[in-house]
Amino acid sequence: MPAALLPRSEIIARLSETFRRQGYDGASMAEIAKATGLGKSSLYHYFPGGKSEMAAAVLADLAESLDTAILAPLRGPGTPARRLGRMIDALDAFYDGGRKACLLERMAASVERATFARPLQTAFGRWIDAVAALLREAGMSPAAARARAEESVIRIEGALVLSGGTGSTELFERVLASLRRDLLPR
Amino acid sequence: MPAALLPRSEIIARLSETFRRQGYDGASMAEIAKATGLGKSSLYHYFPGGKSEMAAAVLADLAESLDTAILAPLRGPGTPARRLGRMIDALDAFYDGGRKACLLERMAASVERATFARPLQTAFGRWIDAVAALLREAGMSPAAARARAEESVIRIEGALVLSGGTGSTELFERVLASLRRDLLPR
DNA sequence: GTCTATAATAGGATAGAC
DNA sequence: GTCTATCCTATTATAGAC
Repeated sequence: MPAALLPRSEIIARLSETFRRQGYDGASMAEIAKATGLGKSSLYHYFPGGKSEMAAAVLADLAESLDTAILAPLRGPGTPARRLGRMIDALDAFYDGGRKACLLERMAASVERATFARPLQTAFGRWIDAVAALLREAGMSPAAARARAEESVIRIEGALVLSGGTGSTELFERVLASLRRDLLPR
Repeated sequence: MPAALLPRSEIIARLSETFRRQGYDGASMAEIAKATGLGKSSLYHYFPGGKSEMAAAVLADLAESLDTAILAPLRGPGTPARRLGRMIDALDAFYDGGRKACLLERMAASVERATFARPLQTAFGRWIDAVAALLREAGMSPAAARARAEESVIRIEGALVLSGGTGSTELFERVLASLRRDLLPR
C-alpha cells in the first residue's frame, strides 16, 4: 500500500485553489489531477462521488479556512481598531490585493449552485457574524452592527468582482482602505 | 432558403440570458440550442467561431444593453433625484430584486476571462461613467463623483453576489434602498 | 493509495441535404 | 437558414494490477 502523497488537508487546499481559479464548471478532472499531483484514481479514492464530492469537501472546509485565514485576528488580543486592522491585512494578503477571486463567489456562480447553497450560506454567515461581533464590542447595537457587517462583506465581494472585471486592483485596495478607516463606529 | 426564426437581436438576447444563468463554462451548446430554439448548425451559421464567438457577440452588445435597460433613465428628463430613482427602479427590475445574477460577473468568472477583458472593462466603465455624470450634475467634483459612482457599482455587484450566495434578496434590496436615499450629495 | 488503461458519455464543431 | 447525422476530442468515471 503506497503512502499518501499528500495529507487530506493539503488536497483540500489545492482543490480550493483550483476551483477558485477556474470555477467549478471550468475546472476539469485533468486540471484537478495536475493541481493536486494525484492521478484520477487517487482522486476517486478520496472522493468517490467525483468532482461534486470534491466541491462538497472544499465547501465543508471553507467556513473553517475563512475563519483561520481572515477572521482569526478579530478574536485576537488588542483594541477593536487593531484587530480590525489585522483582519484587513489578512484580507489584502488572502485576495492578493484584489488579484485573486473569491471562492465563495465562484461556487455561487456554478451550475450546481443549488447543491452548494447551505455551505455557502454558512460561510457568508460566519464572516458577517465575526465582523458584527467586533462592531458590537465597539459599541454598536446588534442590529446596526449586523447591517454594517453585511455591508462590509458586500463591498469586499463587489470590489473583487470589479477588480477582476476591470483588471485593476485599485478599487479593491480603496475599499480595504475605506473599511480600515471607517468601519468602526466613532 | 428558410426564413430566419429569430432576428439576430433576439438571438443575442437569449444567448445573454443563457450565459447569465449558466455562466460561460456552464452553458453547453445543447442548452444554448434549446434556449435559442435554433439547431447547432444555425448557431454556427450565425457564429462560425462557436461558443466563444457567441460570447464575444453578447459582450459587444452588453454595453449597449446595459445602457438601454439601466442607464437610459439617468439621461432622461427630471431632477437628478428623480432620474436616480428611475435608475434604481430599472436595476430592481433588471436583476429581479436580486434573484438574477449579473452577466458581467459571470463572464468575468469564466476560464476565458482574458478574452473578455476589453468588453468587460468597457461595460463597467460606461456604467460608472453614467452614474458619475449624474453626480457631477448634482454638484460633486469630478473626482468625488467618480469615486462615489464606482462605490455604487461595487455595492450592487457585491449585493448580487451575496444575494445569490445566501438565497436571500434582502441584501440587494437594502443596497438599492440605500443608494436611492444616499447616493446623491446633500 | 497509486498506477495504466479504458469505458462511456458529453462536449464542441462540421458535412451536406434541402 | 435550418435540418439531421456525424465526427472528434475531452470529459467524467471505472477496472484491475501492483
